[in-house]
Order: sequence, then C-alpha cells, then structure tokens
Amino acid sequence: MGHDQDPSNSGLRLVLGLSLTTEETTTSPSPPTMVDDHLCLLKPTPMKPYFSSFTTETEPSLTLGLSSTESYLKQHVAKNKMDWNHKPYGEDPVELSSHEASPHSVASSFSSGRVVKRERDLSCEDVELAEATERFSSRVSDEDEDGTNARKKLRLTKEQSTLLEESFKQHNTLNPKQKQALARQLHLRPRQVEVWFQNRRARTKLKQTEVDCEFLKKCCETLTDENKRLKKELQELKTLKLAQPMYMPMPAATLSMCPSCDRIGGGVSNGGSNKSPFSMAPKPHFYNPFTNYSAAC
DNA sequence: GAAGGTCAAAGGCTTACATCA
DNA sequence: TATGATGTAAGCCTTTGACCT
Repeated sequence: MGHDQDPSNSGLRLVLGLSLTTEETTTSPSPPTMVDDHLCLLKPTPMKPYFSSFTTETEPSLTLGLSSTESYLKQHVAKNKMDWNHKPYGEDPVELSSHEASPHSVASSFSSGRVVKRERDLSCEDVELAEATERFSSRVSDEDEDGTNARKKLRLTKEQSTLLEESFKQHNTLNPKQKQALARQLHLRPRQVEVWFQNRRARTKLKQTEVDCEFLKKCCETLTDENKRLKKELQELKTLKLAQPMYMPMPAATLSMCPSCDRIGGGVSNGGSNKSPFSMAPKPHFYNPFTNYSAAC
C-alpha cells in the first residue's frame, strides 16, 4: 500500500512555522483539509480546533501535508459540486477556516457539513438543504457579540427541555424533517436538537446499564447465598454419610440427576467408576452459575 | 476558590447504503 | 449481472469544556 515508496517522492510536506493570522484565515477560506491519505495540515493544538485559527496572535504550528493536496481538493470539490471560493453556505469564514484549523475537524466537517446529500429520504431535500446550511452556519453562533470565539455553554430552557423530552418519548431518533420541525419549534439549530437526542440516548443507555448492573448484583448475591446454603447442605450430608454404619440405598424418588454432569445426587457416585459408594468425587467440580445447573455438583 | 457533577458539543469511529467502474 | 472500491449519512462512544452547586 505504498509503504515502500521513496519518501522523497511521497509528496508529503512537513512545515514547522507560525500559524496564520486571523486575517489570513478569514479572508482566504481554504478548502478543507483531508484526512487519511490526504491529510495536509496538522497543528499541535488539537483542542479548540475552531478557535485556534481565530487567534490574533501567532503561534507555533506544525504542518504535515501533501504537495498534491490542492489538486486533490480541486477534484474533490468538483466531484462534490462544491465551490469553496464563493462560501456556499452562510458566508461563514469561521466554518471555512475551521477546516484549516484542525485535521480532526476535517472528516467531521466534511461529513457533518453534508453539503452534498444523497439522502435516502429524498422527500426531505429542502430540509436537508436547510440543515446543511445550518450546519455550516451553526458555528457562527459560537462567536460572541464582541467577536471572540469562546465556546458558550447552552442551557436549554425548561420549555425546550420539556418539549424535547416529550418528543423523545414518542421516538428516540429523529428523521431530518422531524429534526427540522422540532428545531424550528424550539428556536434551536437542528444540530442542537440532534446532539440533544444523541446525549439523551446515551443517558438512557447509561441508566439502563445501571439498572442491569443492579440486577446482576442482586443475582450474584442470591447465587452466593444459594451456594453457601448448598455447601452447608453438602457438608451435612457428608457428615450424615460418615455417621451411617452401612450403605443404605436411598429411595428412587429422592434421587435426582444433575443435567450438567449426569451425576446422580444423593450420594451415588458418577459412572460407577468408584468402587465405594461412599467415596467422594475424584476431582474438584467447580460451580459456574451460568453453565452449571446445580451448585451442589 | 477548589472540587465535583451535569450536560451541550466536538471529534473519531463504525456501519449501512448508494454509486460507479 | 456480480463484485469490489469509494463516498456519504447517521449513529454511537469518548472526551472536552462551560457552568453550576
């Protein structure tokens, strides 16, 4: 897979230098960087990817890229009918520069930007377009009024939460149309509705896991108690056997066959291999509550 | 003011599906 | 027509960071 290629001919480019200024990133929105084979930019500040490109100060940056990135992007843009030069959605320099800011954001931005859609639900095309627009413009709102780009924590109002909860009760996933409608109703961005549902599903799952965990703990306790009880019972039977002067066959009705090991309970040894009916099982027989039927055998 | 909890959001990964050669 | 490669959408998981107690 090209690992044996001469590195000098690989087209890879490694640049160590200072990051772009605000002006650079905002006035010349570059096409998004690519991941995997087409990774073309890597900064040593993975955190706050959307903000790093907006700093007004210069900072060290590490750039790893393909020299053929541009041509690749042109191909890709053409293929996807994207025109990065005319800011397709919302005239959003933040979004566009964010592509440049972080390789981590690239894949996500490319997919989450969803500029080109081959949606299975074709009836939702307008919804999709609106959503794509929204996705592209959504991060504009991350920007404060004063132009800084600090990530603000959104707090949903009680009404919004209630409505979302009600909607979640009806269906815990949303199709694009539902999402758009709900977002409009709540005065939120579809992406926010989507995220809320995602986190809500995660919380539900976590809750269920906790419930399951509690249930299993109880099961464990019950089985432990049962195990103790059966061990005690076994000990009593052994004591009883030793106290008996001679073998006395037990009534058939009291004998039971363990389905896991085909041994007959009540003191009869397995397979008749033991000469003495009083002898113990020759090897230890561990109890596994998930595979064994009887804790006594 | 530090610590811990909550939760919106970001980024990465996986999967299913569509398209194309 | 069948098949593998590739791209896209969408969901899940993990982590981050703002905010609150």
